[in-house]
Amino acid sequence: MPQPNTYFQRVYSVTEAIPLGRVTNYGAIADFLALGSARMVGWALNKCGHLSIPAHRVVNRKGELSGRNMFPTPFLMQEMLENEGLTIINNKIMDFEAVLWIPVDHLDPQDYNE
DNA sequence: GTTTTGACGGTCT
DNA sequence: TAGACCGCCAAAA
Repeated sequence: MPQPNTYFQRVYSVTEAIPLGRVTNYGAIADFLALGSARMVGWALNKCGHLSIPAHRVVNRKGELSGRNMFPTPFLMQEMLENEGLTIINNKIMDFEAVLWIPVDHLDPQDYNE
């Protein structure tokens, strides 16, 4: 696992580390990378929209698909999550707490922090 | 070089 | 309990 220097590279690494069928929120990633603000995570993912990282597994703290509007088609994000076994109703993840995956609780911050 | 906005979160009122 | 405000850092206009 390489050690990305830029903050968005760190966000990409953590996002790629999200297990299939699990989701995380911006605050968790921000706290994990000590970025200080969840907006940085969202902004970084916005820029990564053209990459192949599972950005659809990152949602806001409410479990809502905030970034669905950013995808080519708003339904694509929901389709992808549903395809992973998640239940999405009204753009919200059902049992969000059950599928919530916090990087700090599974990964070591120092591994992603230089 | 300054201002506004952005896939958010936490705290205050 | 719900709504509003502020903070965080970076990029684009």
